[in-house]
Order: sequence, then structure tokens, then C-alpha cells
Amino acid sequence: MPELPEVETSRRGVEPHLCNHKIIDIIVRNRQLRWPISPRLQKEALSSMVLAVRRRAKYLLIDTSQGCIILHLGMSGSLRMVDSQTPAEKHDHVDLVLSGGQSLRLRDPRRFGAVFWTKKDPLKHPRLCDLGKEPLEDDLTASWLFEQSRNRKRAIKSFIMDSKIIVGVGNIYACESLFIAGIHPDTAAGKLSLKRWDKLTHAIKTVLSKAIKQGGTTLKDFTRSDGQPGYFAQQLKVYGREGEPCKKCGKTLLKITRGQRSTFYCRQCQK
DNA sequence: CCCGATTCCTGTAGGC
DNA sequence: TGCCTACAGGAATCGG
Repeated sequence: MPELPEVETSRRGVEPHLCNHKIIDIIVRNRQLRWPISPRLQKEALSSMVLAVRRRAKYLLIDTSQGCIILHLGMSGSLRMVDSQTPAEKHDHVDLVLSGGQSLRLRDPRRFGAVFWTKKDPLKHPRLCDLGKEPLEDDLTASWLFEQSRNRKRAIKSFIMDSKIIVGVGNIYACESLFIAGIHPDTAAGKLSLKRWDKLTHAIKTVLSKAIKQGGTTLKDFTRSDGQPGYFAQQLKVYGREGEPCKKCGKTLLKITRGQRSTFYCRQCQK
């Protein structure tokens, strides 16, 4: 389930293989992803040169000499660099064939991902223009979150997963951050003191940074661009550990459902 | 405006 | 063994 660390890991993995290479073919085997892939992609990006690979939230932006390819990995998407001759498998929906013999291959069994093409500023794309703050940038501060959350009654877990507020925090890292900060996931966002927002903001930044250093979290589908798994799963303190002992206090960890999502926490450590 | 519920999709796991 | 159902979740959309 690609969240920010997994997308950043993918970006770092593919960037050196894409930059300064020409896109000599674009193979779309199945255009029915979350949104249908526009036929303009294949016409207008062909023969372009890749200039940079950026990330905004959970989107990868492949800047080319003719426009920008915007990728979203949904929940089961992954990117691989493969030899262009490598036969495609069942869920390999898109290949960017590059000069030099390699292809960037998008695999996405559940097809919640997306591929957009734009000739304009990609940050102004309708899917990106309303996104909230990048958690690892300095302008995401506890005091800003504190202000944003005043008078909000919704649960803190839902609040920090809201991409209009902060981007990149999905279910796994939301659970982990709340555990590290010692905050119960049902706490009303508007009731959180500045001091507790400070702990939580630090927890979010720390857990995301550590996960990037480990190459992300591989539970099932996610692989790095070289096919290796991410190793952060070993560091997870609560996610997927219901029934197991809390690493801080030893009490049995709980799993509850909130907003149709599994939520893992420690009743003793999170109030 | 705010917020929770619903929806898309398919591989996998668990029950019988 | 094989069939069936539940579950996983990012994020748009809908409805109260």
C-alpha cells in the first residue's frame, strides 16, 4: 500500500534510470485504471526526454521535454525498471520504453492507480491543486496543525489522513504515528492541545523519514524498483499486530474499525 | 462547510 | 478439494 515513503522510495529508485533518457515507446495494455488513461499520453509524450522525477504527495511527476506524466500507485501499484524485452505479466498495464534498453513498468493488480498526462504545470492539475502540506517540509508545523484543527470534531486519525490537510499519511503510518505520540485514534482533532500536536507532528515526520530510510514498508504488493522489498515492516509497532504485546507496556494490542479502516492501537499507551 | 459512508478493484485468506 | 465470503485501502463522491 504505497504511502509517502513507498512513493519516495520508488522515485529514488527510478530517477537515475529515467533522467536524460528518451521515451521511445509507450505501451498501454489496459487503460482502465482509476481513471482511463488518455490516448493523448501516447501521442504527445512519445519521443520526449525525461528531465526530472519529482514527488508531490503520493503522486510521481515525470517531467519531460513535452509535458508531465503523473503517476499514482493507488493501493497495489508498483514500479519496476526492467529490460525492455522482459515479457509483461498479467497486471503490467503500462510500459515507458526508454532509449538504452530499459523500460519503466507499472504493475497494479487492483487498478486503483492512475496515469495522467498534462502539458501544463502538473501542480495545477485538478487532482493535485487542492492537496495539503508535505509532512517532511519545514512549513508543516505543530502550530499550523493546531490552528487547522480547532473546532474540528472529527477523529484525529481521520484528520491526519486527510490529504487536504497533510499528504502522504495512509492507514499504516497514521496508526504508527498515533502510537508513537501516545494519542488514541478516536480523540477529537479539535481537542488536541498544542503540546500533543507537537508530539504528533514529530512522530509523523520521524516515522515517515525512518520508513524512507528502510525503503518503505512491504506488506504484500509493494516492491522497490529493483524488485527488492522495503524493510520498514520490521519496525511497525502496532500496524497488523493485534493480539500481540505492546512493545512499550506489554499489554495486548487492539484492532478496531474506524471509517471502514482497520485501526491498531494500545489501550494503555494511547489516551 | 463538515464529516461519515459508499464506491471502485482483485488477490488472498479463512470457513465450511 | 473447492467454493464462497470477507478483507485489504487511496481517494473521489455522495448524502445527511
